[in-house]
Amino acid sequence: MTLAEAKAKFIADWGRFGTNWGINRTMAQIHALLLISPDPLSADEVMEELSISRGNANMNVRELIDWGLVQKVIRPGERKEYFSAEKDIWKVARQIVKERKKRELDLMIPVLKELSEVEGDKRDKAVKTFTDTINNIRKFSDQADKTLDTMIRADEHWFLGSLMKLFAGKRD
Amino acid sequence: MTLAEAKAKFIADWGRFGTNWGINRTMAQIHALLLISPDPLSADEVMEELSISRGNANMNVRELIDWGLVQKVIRPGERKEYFSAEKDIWKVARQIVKERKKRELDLMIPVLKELSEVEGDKRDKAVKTFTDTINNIRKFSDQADKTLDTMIRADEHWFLGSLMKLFAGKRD
DNA sequence: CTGAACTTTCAAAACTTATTGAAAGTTTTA
DNA sequence: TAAAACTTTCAATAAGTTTTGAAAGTTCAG
Repeated sequence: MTLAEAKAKFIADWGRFGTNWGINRTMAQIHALLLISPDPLSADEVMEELSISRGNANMNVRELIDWGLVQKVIRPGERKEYFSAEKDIWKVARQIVKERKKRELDLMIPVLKELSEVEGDKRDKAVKTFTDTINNIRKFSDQADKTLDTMIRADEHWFLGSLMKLFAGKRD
Repeated sequence: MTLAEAKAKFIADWGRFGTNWGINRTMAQIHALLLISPDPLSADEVMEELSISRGNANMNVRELIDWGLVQKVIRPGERKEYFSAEKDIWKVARQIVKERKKRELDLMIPVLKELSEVEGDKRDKAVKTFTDTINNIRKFSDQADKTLDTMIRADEHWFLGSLMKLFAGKRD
């Protein structure tokens, strides 16, 4: 496979993969393109490489910046803005976990608390099943909250090293 | 909040939450409904509670069964099929991880291997950046693959207990 | 200032995905 | 075996999401 073919395949696959995770195809493709670019790219270069419109490029680059995955690069003496992606995948993964936690889990936890305070007689089977389920989800969420916070703070070597050592003795 | 209000809110929120994760709203709502039902529900009850069509109910219940989150329950002496959801959230989470891994990571790993075999001169900056990025992703994916396999096999108590103990000394 | 170079916005159009409901299929009962 | 009870399918349609591109906005050199 030539570099050009490999690039095209990586961009297409990363884009398809992204859609499974609620990220839009173009956003994932721009991310892929920037991941494999040795140098920062301008909006025009992104448009050209992916055959997308200016508005689309702008919107999705902005969203990648919001997610903390891409940065603007200003080159001295140039008007144009350039964009470059964080290349260390461990940092990328941590950043994604951090943002999703903020946008999802952190919003869900107070909702679960509210739901757990439903009124009604615990001897009523419907009430009991409801509160048991919500409390089960709450316990899980609180645990996930703590675990993810720790992961977000961890550095790669420590995290993978410890986890692997931990798991090593537990295989069946 | 009354039970009826709480149920409605939980179903709506779980549904909204699901769409963030590439699960369709109806599927997540049916899952929510079954999670909080003390007894298995029939297709008609699901249709009625969520105001959805028969086809929609059937399709999404089937998908929940495919994901291993819901089971058919046959009651002696009754024609109708009933459906009930696994209520233990740790099992639900493990099942989801297992299925997503199968549908996503397991498909991605061979693609990354193929991409890492791109031809070209390593002294070419474009080639080097490409292969470095792909190899970085491969290393991460291989690690994730192993970690997830172990998690899938782990039982709740062991996993959370060990992980928490591990993390306990590492807070800042 | 002014105008060129560039970025951002947003309404309309294209595309994608989910839902309906009636018809077809299957199983059970009598 | 026939009809009732139930489940599944799928083409049409509705709903939701993404993309376009032209217009508006911003910045900066001269």
